[in-house]
Amino acid sequence: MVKVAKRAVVSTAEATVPGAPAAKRRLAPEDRRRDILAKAIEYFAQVGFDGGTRELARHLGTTQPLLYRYFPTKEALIQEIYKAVFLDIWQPSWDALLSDTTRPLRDRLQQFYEEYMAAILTPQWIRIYFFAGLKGVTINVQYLAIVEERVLKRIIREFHRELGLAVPDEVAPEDLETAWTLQGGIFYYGVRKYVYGSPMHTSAKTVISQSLDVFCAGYRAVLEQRAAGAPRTTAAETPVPPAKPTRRAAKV
Amino acid sequence: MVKVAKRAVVSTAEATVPGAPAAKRRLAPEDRRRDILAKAIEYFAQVGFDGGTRELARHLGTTQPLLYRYFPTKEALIQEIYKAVFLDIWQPSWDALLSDTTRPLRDRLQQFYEEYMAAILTPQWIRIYFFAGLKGVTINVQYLAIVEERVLKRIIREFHRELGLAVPDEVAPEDLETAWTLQGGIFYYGVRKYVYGSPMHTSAKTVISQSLDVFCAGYRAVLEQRAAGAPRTTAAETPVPPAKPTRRAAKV
DNA sequence: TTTTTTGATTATCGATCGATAATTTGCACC
DNA sequence: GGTGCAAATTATCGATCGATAATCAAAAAA
Repeated sequence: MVKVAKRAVVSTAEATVPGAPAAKRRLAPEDRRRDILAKAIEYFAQVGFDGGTRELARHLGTTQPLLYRYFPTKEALIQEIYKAVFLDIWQPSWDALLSDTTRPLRDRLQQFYEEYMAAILTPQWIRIYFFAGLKGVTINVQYLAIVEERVLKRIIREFHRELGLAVPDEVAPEDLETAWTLQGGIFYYGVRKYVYGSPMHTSAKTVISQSLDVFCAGYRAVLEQRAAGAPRTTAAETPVPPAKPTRRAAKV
Repeated sequence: MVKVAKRAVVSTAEATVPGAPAAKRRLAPEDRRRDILAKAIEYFAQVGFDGGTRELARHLGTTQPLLYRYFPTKEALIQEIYKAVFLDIWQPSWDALLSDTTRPLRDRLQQFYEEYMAAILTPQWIRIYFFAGLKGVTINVQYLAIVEERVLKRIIREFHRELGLAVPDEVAPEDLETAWTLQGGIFYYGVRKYVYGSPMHTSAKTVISQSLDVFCAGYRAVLEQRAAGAPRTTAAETPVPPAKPTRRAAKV
């Protein structure tokens, strides 16, 4: 084992510059902790939570036992990653945006999904999201519940409002799942890109636009048909007769 | 360490019954190999490919070195899992089903997605699919390419045919991505169920039906509008002016 | 400058990993 | 019943894991 430059000369000139933490040997506790957390997110997003603490320290440019001065265990560090990734995402302005009845719903959805996906569709977020989900962490299910409450149910209600239908107090299960297909369809774009590394055919913005075009026109047709035909098919398992040619199917 | 029942009496009566491999101490090589592969899929689907070979052997009811008599390395076993999971899924009948122009497209899609999702929407398949994807395996991208070629491009072409539009030789990138949102929307149902373990609101069949209702009506509207308005917006990044209120948006 | 504090290092522990060698044991065949 | 082959076992290797203790050294306090 050859030791290279045991004591490197550190330029003390810019040592006090807060903008460039560059290669400082000794950091303030809060800075070091923040640096570890940031690099840990990056590293574990790449290799998963089974990645080693030694290689993480190598990415940090420090040694492995230093991690345990700032986090009692590896699991504690991972828990902090969960909090940083999942809880610091939601922008309060999105609540107002989605409920802003002065703007057409189509515009609100376009802006919301562009901003939301700009925050979500990163390799760090998506991969951490799946690594955590596959590990069976409860915070993941909690996040889905938040999405349902703040996004999907709101979208369903706003659709009813804009079409002049009665706004339901409790969103019907099948409507909630339908909203999930919108969310999932857009989200799956990021999955293909950052989980599978598949080459994409258009930009995320285009996918959002196309997806909303299809969904807005399609869901409106479904709601209008429901209002015209069966007045209320609450919680029906099969609101449309499955398989076997129907009259509707002939129209596509 | 206490050894319990070092030599258990094996009922040799039904030893030759092929239907019940139950608790046999000594198996034929092909049977043992098949058993290892099946249990390995089940085990690694639960805990990921970082799961230990000793615990896998414990699930098999055997010892760990036995695995290396049938698979040279752990990685070789994983490669066989990939092949078993990804390559043995596609049913040849699906090719004919999707192209059967004697049936309405809506019916074809309903039947296809019901059968396809019955094969895909299992905890084993979906979780292996994501564990492999996050590991960066090439076979995963290959699978996506197969889905594009055999499912998505075919769906786009069949939509054009059924609407009386010119069937494109090369499917436009934005149409391909739109088809991905249908696929992803349905698939994400399984992701929520088997990756996140989230409680679902309706059955998969209902989600497929609702999703197809929305997509068929919505995509038809998009295609008809495209045919009426701009005659050909090939590969346009933004076929619809994004953001800012438009006349279309006012209708939802 | 000297002393104190504490951030960061080296060295190392026990446990567990994938993998191999040596040994035991079940089963077919004569 | 005895014999040979191979399935399955026990024992163990070197490497790596998360985590701890002891030591060093840089910056603050005196």
